[in-house]
This record gives sequence, C-alpha cells and structure tokens, in this order.
Amino acid sequence: MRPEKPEHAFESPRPAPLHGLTDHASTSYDERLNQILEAATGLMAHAGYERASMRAVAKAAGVSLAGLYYYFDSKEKMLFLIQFRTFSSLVSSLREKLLGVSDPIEQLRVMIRTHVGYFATNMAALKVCSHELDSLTGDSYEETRRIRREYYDLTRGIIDRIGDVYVHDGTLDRHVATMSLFGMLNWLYRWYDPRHGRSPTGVANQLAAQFLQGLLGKSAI
Amino acid sequence: MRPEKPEHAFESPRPAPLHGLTDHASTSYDERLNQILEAATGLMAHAGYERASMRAVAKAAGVSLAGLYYYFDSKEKMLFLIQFRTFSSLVSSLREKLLGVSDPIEQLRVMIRTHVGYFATNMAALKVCSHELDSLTGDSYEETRRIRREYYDLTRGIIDRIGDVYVHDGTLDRHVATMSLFGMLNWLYRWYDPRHGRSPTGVANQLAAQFLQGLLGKSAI
DNA sequence: TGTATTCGATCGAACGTTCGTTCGCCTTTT
DNA sequence: AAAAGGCGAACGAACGTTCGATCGAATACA
Repeated sequence: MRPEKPEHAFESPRPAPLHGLTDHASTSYDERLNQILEAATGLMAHAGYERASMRAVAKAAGVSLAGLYYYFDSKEKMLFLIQFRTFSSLVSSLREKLLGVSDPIEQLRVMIRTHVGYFATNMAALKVCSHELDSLTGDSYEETRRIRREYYDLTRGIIDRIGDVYVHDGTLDRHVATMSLFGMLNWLYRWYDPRHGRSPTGVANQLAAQFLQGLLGKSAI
Repeated sequence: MRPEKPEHAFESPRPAPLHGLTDHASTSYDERLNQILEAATGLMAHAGYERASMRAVAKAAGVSLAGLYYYFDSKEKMLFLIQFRTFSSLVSSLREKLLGVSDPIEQLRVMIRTHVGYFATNMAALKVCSHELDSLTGDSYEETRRIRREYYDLTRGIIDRIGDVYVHDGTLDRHVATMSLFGMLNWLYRWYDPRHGRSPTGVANQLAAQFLQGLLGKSAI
C-alpha cells in the first residue's frame, strides 16, 4: 500500500507509522531514504537536475525505478528534500557557531569558516543548492527561498553591525556587500576541491581576510 | 537543400554561399540567425538550457521547429554559439579597454567595470554563460573552456602584477583571489538587475573598491 | 503456540508525454 | 532551372510517473 501524501511539503511521503513503531523499523526506512538522497545528490551535482534521471538515481541507489516512488512523491520533491535539509543544517550550524561570539568582525569570520567548512564536507549537496535554485516551483520554491532568506538575514545582520561600528564611509551599499560575499561562497563549487591542495581553513581565512579588508578599508583594525 | 556541416565547431552550419553573395542575402541570413539566437538566449536564461525546448525557441523566434535546423546543427551547437559569441565579445571588449592603461590597479578597475557593464547590457547571455558551463560536451566544451581560460589569464595577470608591486603579505593565494573575484561577478545574475535601482557604475565601483581594498589591505593606496 | 491476515516494502512492466531531430515537400529568390 | 529558405508531419528515444503483483515480516486471532 502506498503511503498518503504528507501534510508539509518538506516531509517525505511516508505517514507516521500506524503500528507500534520500533526504532529498528524507523531506522531502516530512514537509512534507505538517506541512501537514495545521497545517490541523487551526487548525480544531480554531477549532471544537473534535469539530466539526472530517476532511472539513474535508482541504479545508483540500488533500488528499482518504481521503488523510488515509495520514498518520494516526485523528482521535484526529492530535489526539495536535498535543498531543504542542506540549507537547514547549514543555517542551524551557523547559528550554533555564532553563539558566544559578540564581535561582528569575528562573527563574519565564523560565518565564512562555517560555510567553507560545510562546503568541504558536503560539496555535492551545496553545489545542488547553489546551482539548482530555480529548479523548484511553487511551494517548494517558496520554502527554500524562506530558508535562504534566513541565511541572508543572518549574514546581512553581521555586515550591518560591522558597518555601524567600523565603517564611516557612507558609500558602502550593504546589500551589494552581502551579495558579493555570497557570490564568492556560492561560486566555490566551480573551482575549489578541498580534497587536493588548499585546506578549507586556508581558503576560508583568505576569503575572510579579503572581504573584511574590503569592508573596513582604511578604517583600521 | 540542407547546408553541409561546418569545419569549425564555432561556425553556424551554413557553408560560404556558393552563388555570388550579395550583402543583402548575407544580412538576411545573419539577421535571422541573430533573431533566433536572441530568442534562445532569453529562454535559456529564464528556464535553463534543458527546459528551454526547441519548440519554445522556434515559437519565440517566429520560426518553425524544423526551420531552426537550417541555422543550427543541434541544440547544443546553438548553446555553444551563444556562449562562444558572448565570451569572445566580452574578452575582446576587455582587451580594448585595457589598451593604454598601465597601472594594474586601474586595470583591475577597468576589468570589473567592463564586466559589470557588459552584464548590464547582456544579462541573459551572461547568465547563460555563467549557469550553463557544463551543458556543453566534447569539442564545444573545450572551445569555450579555452576562451574562459583566456579571460582568467587576463584577470590573473592583473592580479599578479598588483601582487608583485603592492602586496608584500606573502599569504595571498592569487588563484583564490582571482576566483573569488569571478565569484562576485558570475553571481551577479542572481541578484542584480540594472533596470531598477543601482547603476552598473555604482555597483562596479563598490565591487572594485571592496576587492582592491581586500587585496591591498594595509599596504596603503 | 500455530495459523491466517494484514501491511510495509519492493519490483517489472507499462503508459502517456515531451523531447531533439529528420524527411520530404513546398515557396521564394536568383 | 537551380538554389536558398522554410514548413508540416512524423520518428524514435528518453523521461517521469503509475499500476498491479509479489513477498517477507509483523500482527491478530484461534
């Protein structure tokens, strides 16, 4: 029997199990779902959303084509789940690391390090998030936009505080500054492979140094 | 009679006309080709390469589906022509504007202004260039990679000279610096619309100021 | 405890659609 | 008369998705 549709767009299709659910059963379901999601992430990162066929995902995940639809309503929901999980975990990871850091300059360093660090351990997922932003439609799109907006607000807030405290230039457009930072970070997947050469820490440090110097300019510190 | 295949991948499929070619005939052919290319560029920028169907391109260009194939061997060649023309004209435009500018700092300002200015008047084309880099395969891919490499080398050369003359930090990875600049610029299509709000000059100036300050740091000027 | 039954999980096969591309024919221009 | 320019119609392949069946394990009942 196929499961019902979920209430919320960001849940996988299976309803809460009706029988007394054992940890093992739930774990098996989640493991399988993650295994599929991971295969899909890899394929979509490599070939792009449209060119990553459900048949290829099924093969890579070791499941039949029809079997995919026990776990996902549609290909688009699958992409949504990838993006939603990645963005959510990135944002919450950033929030955690910001706790206890009060200097906005240090906050920005933490933000950049967190992003680069997250990229280093989740390259494929973050690439899908950067590159397939417009592949979602309707509610799924709105939902991911909401989280991206959270990420923007978080970063923009830091830059605002830096601007208020350290920058008295008057010509600094903070939106432009924020988006240029996201440009640097979201373009990483095009050239940076942490598996050979530069360390994530090194790259993050240079990006942070560059961007901060760019913001602060001649305002010292 | 269908035209033969072109020798070089970056030409349109029609062979040099065998009859005595009049300016008008050639112009008509080129106009039609450009008109199709422009429609395709708009659709691919808006929906992405895979989702922009040849049928939609034909409709938008006011040509029949079959008529497209009089001008293009394939959809991929069409994308290639868009990217090739855009990259070529961007690079040659940059080379022109760099003539007579000897200070590398000013050269970098020119580079950024040129790119942002080009973006402002060719948003769709540059978006297709930024977003569909991996949609080409084989020789077409290699050919665009060659031009992109030219663009990189040009920019990297400027940054190298700035580094040699002004920066004595020793920790500056110039490849990282160059790619972070391309990140800022290639991400523009995600957030910047020159048609309302900020002027291209303003945005370019801020990006240049930020990036240069970021490079130069405490090294003054 | 043994047996019947439900149900989660999975699959092969197919359906309907859309896609890029081609063929053959027509019209217009030279 | 020949060539360039253009089109309707079709082809074959690939796609996302669904249907119906199967099978083992858990559950209910005897």
